[in-house]
Amino acid sequence: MTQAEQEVPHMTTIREVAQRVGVSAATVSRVVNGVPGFSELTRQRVLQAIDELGYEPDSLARGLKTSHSALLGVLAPAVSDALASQIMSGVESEARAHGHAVMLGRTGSGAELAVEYLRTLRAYRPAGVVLISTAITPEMRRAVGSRVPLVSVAIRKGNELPSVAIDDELAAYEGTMSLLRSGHRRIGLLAGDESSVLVNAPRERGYRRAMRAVGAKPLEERGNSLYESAIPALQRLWQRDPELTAIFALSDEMGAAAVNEAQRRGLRVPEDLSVLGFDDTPTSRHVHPPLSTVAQPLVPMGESAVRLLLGQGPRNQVLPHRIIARGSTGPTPMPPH
Amino acid sequence: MTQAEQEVPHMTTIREVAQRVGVSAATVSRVVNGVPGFSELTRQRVLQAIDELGYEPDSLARGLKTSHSALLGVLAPAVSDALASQIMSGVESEARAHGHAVMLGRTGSGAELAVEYLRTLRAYRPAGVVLISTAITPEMRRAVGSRVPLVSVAIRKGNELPSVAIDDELAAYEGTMSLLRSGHRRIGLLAGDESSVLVNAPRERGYRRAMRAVGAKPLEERGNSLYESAIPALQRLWQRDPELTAIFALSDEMGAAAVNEAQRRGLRVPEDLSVLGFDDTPTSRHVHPPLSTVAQPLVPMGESAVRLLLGQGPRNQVLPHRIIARGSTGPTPMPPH
DNA sequence: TTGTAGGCGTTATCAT
DNA sequence: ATGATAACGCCTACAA
Repeated sequence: MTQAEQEVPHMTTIREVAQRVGVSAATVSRVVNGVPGFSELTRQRVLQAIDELGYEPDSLARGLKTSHSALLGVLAPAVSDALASQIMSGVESEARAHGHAVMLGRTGSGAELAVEYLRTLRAYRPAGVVLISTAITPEMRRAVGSRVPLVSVAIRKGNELPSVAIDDELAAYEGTMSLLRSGHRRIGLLAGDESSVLVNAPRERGYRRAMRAVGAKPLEERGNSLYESAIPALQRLWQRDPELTAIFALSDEMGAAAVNEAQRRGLRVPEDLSVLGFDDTPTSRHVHPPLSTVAQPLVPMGESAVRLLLGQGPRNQVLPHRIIARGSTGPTPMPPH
Repeated sequence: MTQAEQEVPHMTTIREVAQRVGVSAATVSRVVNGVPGFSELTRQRVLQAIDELGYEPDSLARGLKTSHSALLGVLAPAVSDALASQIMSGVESEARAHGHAVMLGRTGSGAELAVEYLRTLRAYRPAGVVLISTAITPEMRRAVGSRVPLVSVAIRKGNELPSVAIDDELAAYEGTMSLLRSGHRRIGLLAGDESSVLVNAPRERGYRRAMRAVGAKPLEERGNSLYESAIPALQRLWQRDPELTAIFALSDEMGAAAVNEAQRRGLRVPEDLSVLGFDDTPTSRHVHPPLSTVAQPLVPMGESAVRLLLGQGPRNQVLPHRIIARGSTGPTPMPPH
């Protein structure tokens, strides 16, 4: 408060730090970046000056010089998407741990906006971009430039593009199996939107494979993964088979809707109807009984994606899923004779 | 460490565009930024060259030169916070509409991390920062520098600092009143954490004022706004008054928990017990019956915050709340005689 | 160990 | 209407 004029809140530069210590800007830069070439005494004095002046390197200038910023992009179908939020949470913390900041974007349900966002992102020369529930297309690659690594999370298209996901087919197979093992045979599937086929198709295959394995008849209706969409789909399921003893919903929101709707109709869950969800989002805990679900390790997936972008992980990662039994599943009310 | 030698995909610069058209970089810059000083013919040729070369201005260089970027910071208590997600959604879309990108950060439940994030943000010379559910402190102001505007959303401390919020006291008063008008007198309050006093204290005052206005006795227990915290708090409420006919939860998560817990205990909602939530997050729709709630216009609040930062709105904004009657509230089972 | 100088891509000032 | 030129703050050879 002695020498600082109050007028224009000038940002401290590296040169001012240098001047104060009586060294050149280059030396300060070396200290700041840990590049060898300074004495211990210099280091201490520089650090002290930095502290006193509250100096912080200008990321814009640094990025311009080095032609890359410590920015990571994250694109989600919607900013408020519950599943994406969990993944973003992992991305954010891991990015932070590596000294990176996170830029937020939105792809829209059909990835319409992705290219636009990637172009904006490119202008900031980010270290990488995480695409949540979105497949990488050639247009996206082009939009962001070939220098910026991309990774898809919670979705996978072959092993060509970098991705972090679970084995959806296997997870759905095992989820179905867990219901079958409890004695259920009439298991209705609440599938997701055809537009998110990369996630839903494998899950549907897993369900069918399990059903066929025991000679049970698959029964499927399609929603769009959201809560509201489940009610009419459920209705259609019940119309086609009023004796269903279990519902396998390919999203927790649809699972939650199934639990609520069943109870509304006077069915007890799980005594009269078992419901199994998918994803393990917080929604699964917001119904009663809490939703049993096929869990994806969403937060770790976000973390892994960041490590992959930063070059510290394999190009394709299949993380382990697991079946979590909460209160919404139980033995079949009428075991087959 | 080892990196294959491959052709470096050079980013197109303003000079290359200029060269192609046969003008100077300055002229291209003028066209790009709409600064007067070029002929119509030049404009068209520049635009065409930009298109052909896929030129995009480097935001880092631009920011360095102008000393401000088209970046907006958003800090939420947690990245996956449901209420914050809704606000972020509004922030993101409005920012985008104004040509700004969004940087994401986390304050932690007690704003411990806020200063650290703000320091990082400052290095990118953002146009402003939105603080969700977080009050602005002098430390924060200092961390981000006096050039960068801050705004609190969904929280308000007097009228000193910029903010966008509802009138929490009035909203809670009216919420309580709506229950009273349905005949309820024994209304238990599920309050939030003391650490988020800026939000909770006014709401609690509103509840008490309404109760006193009709001579009813306030009855309060405290959770931490999250789902799980509501169950023990509810228990305490019932212990203190087993005849409660309504619960007013100061968050939707606690409200959802109350609906579920009541039903688990064999109470019908709303026939035996009415439950009113607060905030109008998606959680309110994930229980059955769907939760009646005191709604904050979360998305518009995010949008307003951005406009305020960009200098297009008053420094303090009180947005309208409203009471939404869904299925979880109804007349009291035993009207007073 | 330390300093000097050049330039990253852009905008703004001053000429022409 | 347009061009040359000088920064913005930083990093990094290259010198010393």
